Amino acid sequence: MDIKLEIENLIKESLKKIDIGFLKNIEIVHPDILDHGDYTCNIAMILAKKENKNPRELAEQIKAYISNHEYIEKIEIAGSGFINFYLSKKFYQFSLKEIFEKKENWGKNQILRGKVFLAEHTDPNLFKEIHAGHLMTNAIGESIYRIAGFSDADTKNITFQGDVGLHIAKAIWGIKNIGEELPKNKIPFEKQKFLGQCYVFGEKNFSENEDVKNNILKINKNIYTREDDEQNKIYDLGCKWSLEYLETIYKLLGSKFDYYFLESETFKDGQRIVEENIGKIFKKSNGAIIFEGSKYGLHDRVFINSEGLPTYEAKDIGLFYKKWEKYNPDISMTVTGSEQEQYFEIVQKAGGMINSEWEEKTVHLAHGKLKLSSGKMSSREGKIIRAQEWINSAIESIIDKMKDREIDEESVKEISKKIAIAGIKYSILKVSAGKDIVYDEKKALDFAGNSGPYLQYSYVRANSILKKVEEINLDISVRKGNISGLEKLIYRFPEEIKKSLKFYSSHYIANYLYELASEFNFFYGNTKILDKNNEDYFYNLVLVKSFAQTIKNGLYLLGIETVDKM
RNA sequence: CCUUCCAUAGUUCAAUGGAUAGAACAAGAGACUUCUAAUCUCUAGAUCUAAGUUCGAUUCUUAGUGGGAGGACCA
Repeated sequence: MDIKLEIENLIKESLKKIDIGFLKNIEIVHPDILDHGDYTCNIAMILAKKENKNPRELAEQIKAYISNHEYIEKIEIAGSGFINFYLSKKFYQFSLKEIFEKKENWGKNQILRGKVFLAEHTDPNLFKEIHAGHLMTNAIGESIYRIAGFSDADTKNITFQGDVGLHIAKAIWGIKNIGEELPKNKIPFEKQKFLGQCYVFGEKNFSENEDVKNNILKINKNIYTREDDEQNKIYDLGCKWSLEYLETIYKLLGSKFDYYFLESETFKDGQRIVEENIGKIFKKSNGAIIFEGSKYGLHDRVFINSEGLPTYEAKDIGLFYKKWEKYNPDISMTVTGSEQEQYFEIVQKAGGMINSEWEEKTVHLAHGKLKLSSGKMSSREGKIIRAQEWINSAIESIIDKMKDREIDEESVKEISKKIAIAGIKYSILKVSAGKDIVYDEKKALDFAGNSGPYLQYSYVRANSILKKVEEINLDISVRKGNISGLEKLIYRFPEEIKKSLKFYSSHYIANYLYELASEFNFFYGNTKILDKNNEDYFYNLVLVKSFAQTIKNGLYLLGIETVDKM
């Protein structure tokens, strides 16, 4: 049952009865303040001028013709002509039962039923350490992926890994010339770290030394042609190490990919397609093949360089091709940093001229930069924040906080990982998509305040109550006491999911969960829930259970796990 | 120079064109014989500037100011 739709229909019927103009869109929203009712409608103010009437009078008239509904307790006219709807106790009783019964399905919708939804994110480069930006695209991409799944789409979680290109050549040159033995260490991170150092070494020399530069360009060519056996050995080993390491990171972050696209797999198709369209879409210029974005208000970009090698642009064209060949998506989402926004526009434009679907069905989500406000990792200008350091620092900090708990050491380790990831992901996702994130470790990991751990803690509190109860009887009557803010918020969960999907921004869910948790903690502080003499004893248990379920489902959509104790 | 994004309490963020612009942190005051006080309650504090659109603007348009990003062989 969709109460919003019911209200909309009541208003439409009323309008018909008074015989005023029918409106396509009747806006029904939640007022900012809970005291102003559960839903409000501004239609009287919109119609007033056209009908040449006073908005408040018109509102009264509309109200008079709205028929009774068992889920609406009263209707009031307020302000300059708002029609406010107050839901009945029966409605809240009904909504709690619904949540209780739907369990892990609570909040789902069918908006994307029958659609193939491709979520591409994280996109690491092999031979390089992954940094804060990758964590951001992961947090955002994984969350939207899960929301699309909740909306009944046929979802595919994918990532595009850079295994060919200049960055690899720099790293290989680095491995050969850094003057260090290959690490014998078995820990994936240590091996990856070594590769990362070699890359940095190569990158530095590339820009400083002309001979090295030429050498690296040659290595780059060999990567594509695989002519040099010795180089191939180093290359293959490095790829293996990188992929091993990335897998450990994905696991820690809670991402499972359906498919890993590799640049080595897309560049040939990309190059072929670009070359086939020379003269039509692309154009030769100074030995390179370019797309003249400047004709469309964008700027020109090189797709195949004068060495005859594909740039990232051509690889992305190849990726379009591969994605459609493999999945034929209805929506293909890609998450990257905002510095690639204009770049992506050009690739999308060029791609759209090859196959219009590539442009029309692609959604590009950009996220801002990560900035650190303070703490151990406080940012020096230009310093890259390594993902591993970021995560480790968070885990250590949580372990330190938990050291006085009566929880065994192994569990603390496991729990701390989940709390640390929650803190990091939540601080990324609570901000509306596309903006820079200022990360304050102390605030992000605080068990109080607007943080991921606070939500996890609220869940723990709710669960510790439920654990003390043997069975919860769902056969509840309407609440005898006053309806709490918790009930007034909890039924709105599905709306927040839809909003997050519509605007591709998980922050609606994040902020909603925070508000809900605050209402729960208020309720918790003012109610003796386990008091059997309470006239609403069973009702409250169902409410707590519903709350716990909502938090669990909501955190899942943010890519965050719940914990049993903390 | 061109393109593009952003501007809200001391700080970090909210607010499909709506009512008294909401939170968190920091500051001040208070609440534990209690289901985890790791919580809760109360107090003080903000829309960059100027025009325009309208019943009504933080939100839309234009101009300005300040900041970020991008602009051919990197990604």
